[in-house]
Amino acid sequence: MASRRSSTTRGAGGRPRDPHIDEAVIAATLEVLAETGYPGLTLEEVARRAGTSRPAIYRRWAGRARLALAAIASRLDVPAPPDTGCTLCDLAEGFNVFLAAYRTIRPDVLSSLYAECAPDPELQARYLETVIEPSRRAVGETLDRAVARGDLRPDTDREQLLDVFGSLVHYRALFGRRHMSDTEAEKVVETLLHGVAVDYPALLARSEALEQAHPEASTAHHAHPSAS
Amino acid sequence: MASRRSSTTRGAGGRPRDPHIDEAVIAATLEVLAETGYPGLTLEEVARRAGTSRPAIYRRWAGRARLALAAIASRLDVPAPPDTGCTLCDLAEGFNVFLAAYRTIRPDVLSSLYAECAPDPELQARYLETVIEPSRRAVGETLDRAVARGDLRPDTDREQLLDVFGSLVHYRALFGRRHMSDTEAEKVVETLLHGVAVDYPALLARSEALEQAHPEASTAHHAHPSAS
Amino acid sequence: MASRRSSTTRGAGGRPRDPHIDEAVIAATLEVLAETGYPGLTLEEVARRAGTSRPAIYRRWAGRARLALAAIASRLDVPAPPDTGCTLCDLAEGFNVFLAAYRTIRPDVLSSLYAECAPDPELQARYLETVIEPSRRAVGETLDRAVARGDLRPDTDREQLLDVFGSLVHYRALFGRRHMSDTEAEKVVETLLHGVAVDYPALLARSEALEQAHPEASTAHHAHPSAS
Amino acid sequence: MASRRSSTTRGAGGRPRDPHIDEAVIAATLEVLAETGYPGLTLEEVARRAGTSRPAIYRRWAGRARLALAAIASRLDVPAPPDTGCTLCDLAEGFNVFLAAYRTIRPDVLSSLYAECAPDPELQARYLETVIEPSRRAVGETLDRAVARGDLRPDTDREQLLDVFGSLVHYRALFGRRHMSDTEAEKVVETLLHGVAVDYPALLARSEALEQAHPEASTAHHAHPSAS
DNA sequence: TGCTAAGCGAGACGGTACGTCCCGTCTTAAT
DNA sequence: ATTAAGACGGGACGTACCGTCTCGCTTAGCA
Repeated sequence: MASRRSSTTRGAGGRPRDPHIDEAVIAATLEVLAETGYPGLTLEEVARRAGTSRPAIYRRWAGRARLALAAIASRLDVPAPPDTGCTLCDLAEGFNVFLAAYRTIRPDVLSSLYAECAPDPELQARYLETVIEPSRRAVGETLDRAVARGDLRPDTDREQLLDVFGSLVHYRALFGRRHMSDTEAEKVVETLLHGVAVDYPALLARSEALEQAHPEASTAHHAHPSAS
Repeated sequence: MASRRSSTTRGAGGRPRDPHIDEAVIAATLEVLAETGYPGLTLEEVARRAGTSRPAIYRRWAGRARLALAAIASRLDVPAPPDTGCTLCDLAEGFNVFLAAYRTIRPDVLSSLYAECAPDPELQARYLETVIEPSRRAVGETLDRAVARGDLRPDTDREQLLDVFGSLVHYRALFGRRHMSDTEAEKVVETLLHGVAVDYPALLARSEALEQAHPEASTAHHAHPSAS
Repeated sequence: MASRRSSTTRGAGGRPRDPHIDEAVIAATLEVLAETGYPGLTLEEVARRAGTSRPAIYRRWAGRARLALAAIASRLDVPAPPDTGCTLCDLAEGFNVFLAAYRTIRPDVLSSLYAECAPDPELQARYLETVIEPSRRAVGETLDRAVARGDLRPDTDREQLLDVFGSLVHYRALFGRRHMSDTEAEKVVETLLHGVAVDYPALLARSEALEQAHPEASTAHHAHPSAS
Repeated sequence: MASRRSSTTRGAGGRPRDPHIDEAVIAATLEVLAETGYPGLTLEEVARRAGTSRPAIYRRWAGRARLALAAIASRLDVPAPPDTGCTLCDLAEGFNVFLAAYRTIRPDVLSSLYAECAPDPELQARYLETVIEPSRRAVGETLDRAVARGDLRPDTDREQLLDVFGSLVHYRALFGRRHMSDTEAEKVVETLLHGVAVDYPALLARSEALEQAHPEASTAHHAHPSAS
């Protein structure tokens, strides 16, 4: 993640930055994040460990969140899209792609960090681009290939599926309920590919019949009457 | 949410607590949360608005997170499980059940709050019980009914499906990518019920064939289910 | 010099101050003043040496100047008015009374401190009361006694004389031109008592004659014409 | 006040200095001094107002104090020695000579500035030469003329008297106790010329008698002059 | 009914970290 | 060669808030 100056101005006049400080600060940041998590990430402490001062950090990153993002970005590498020809395997592997970030960085750090990024649109975008988009792009390619190969239906909602991948991994990493194992990944993939309905067309027909009987019920925020 | 003393000590001798303070603090907390989000939730500010002092708050709730949880709990009401007999509609409605919390409380507040709760198991449990479990229970009932009705396959993984519900809603509310509309909810439900594969058995067969040919090439630690 | 709280409120509720901190801060202040002078008096450094924090100092004294004044006041003791019956000796000794402050505290410290106090009337008053007034009062008594004794003329301008004492000591201590020795003190006293005119009445008469000739010259800010 | 380079180096090769900056900086300095006093004299602010940069100032003056001295010197003009033939009037006017500096420049500025100059001998000398010496020289001439004229005793201590003038003006300007009016100046002059003793020889005699009776009782280190 | 002690309310404390101002210096580009 | 100007690294500032301690008062339960 680029520092403030080099991303806004081309290397104009003025004393150049000491690159050792950049490195030391990023390293100190990762260290503190690993030890004490995001709430313990104090610019004071980072400066102390990096052997520099708070203003030097502010000159590079406009606040705690951006510093953390920069540090994290420096450790996450762009994932390769799974591509074995086996759609089932590739999709299961897709979960691992999303999981990579949570294995590299403590999930609670990502969670806290995102919480701090959320209110600021620009920050939020930066977070997504750093932590989530690379995985989406990789697995997105995998999906495209599967569709092209004729394994998935052509009208498959790409983004929706990616959301399911991303959200599930995030959710489980976060709420720590169960960590996403390969076995579970495959079970989810099975569900997504196969569906859970015994007889989907019948369910669809029933739904449409109901809808015609009570057309007003199709509006948003509706509540279905308890009677059938 | 009960205050600390009334849940630990029986009302022994001494000056009784002023119940107006409890109310005023909860109200002030919700006010501040609504205005400035969780990072802006300062005990100082809450005390100021509630017309009381910080120690009075500490005496009731052991910290910011517990206070916020108490305040939030006082506003969330237990959702009723959707039950119209139409599985498709019920499940789509299930998303609204999960969404309710995010509509009542700012999503970024929930996110930040959880981030603060995560490190402490007891706090995390309290968060889950307050914010997530009620929805899971409600939609869980709906799922059970659908299985009992024969609409869903008997081996449907209940928790997995609830995770998809919960995580998707959380993810979208949080990352604000697209807000979860009823239409989208129905599309997701369709995917879950119907699956996205063109020919699932063929995919499964291919996967197994590949695995037997190159057992080492498959991802580590996974085992394909043998049943269709 | 009293700390802020104890001088404004009577010991109301709240946690009482740690008196060790008061002492440690005053001691550290004097230490720093002695080592590095007033410009080197950093609250940061004082806090460091006193083993406390900056806010703890601010809670006691509203800024660097007040802290320095308090520290200085704690070291200056009220001088006794010289009283030997020998007017000449007493007055010469009066210079030592004024000098005491400059011997206890580095003159440059006093000078810098006053420079910082000057713009704020309240601070200025506090400085005067702390550093200068005690000497004025003491030597004032000596003067009064000399007048009562009939040694000085009854219409002697008490404040004017004290100003000469105070200003000369201040001036010499400050500008370090010559340090005020006892010998010099006596020479000044001689001047003040005896005057430097060869024939004062004659000078006075001449002045009055001139004034009558050019009455407009007596106005303030006048410039005497070069012609006699 | 000459800038650094032109006084040390002869105009060697290289880019010539922009003389507008010199002027602009001096003007900005006086402006800031007038508005916010010496503590508010920030090189940052001066550079801002002068439309230049801090290094440009440092290149010309080695620090805040020298800059301020240069700016002040550019505004103070050399006073003419009072010379009307009327010793009383001339001496009273002498106070105005000393006062001129304090009327041109805010007294608190002079005080603060001197405080900053004091520790550095070279700087101190420069301050004295700029602010004080011109007045001393002027009034010194006046004194010499009065002695020559036979109005003052030949053994009058020239420097001592000048100190009284300078210190009193400084003291009153600074401590703002009473501003030095012409009337007061005349009263002081009267004191200096005439003395305040009722019978000086008697006082002197008494002092010497006491000293012979109790030589140890006299203050340490002083020696009474033997001459009258 | 009066006494005692438990517990409450509020204020203030000691301290951490914040974000900013300014200093004095270094570096590049221009003259 | 030296200037002008921008930016750097860093010291210190004054403040917000945290979590805790202390006080005086209120109240319930016991004598």
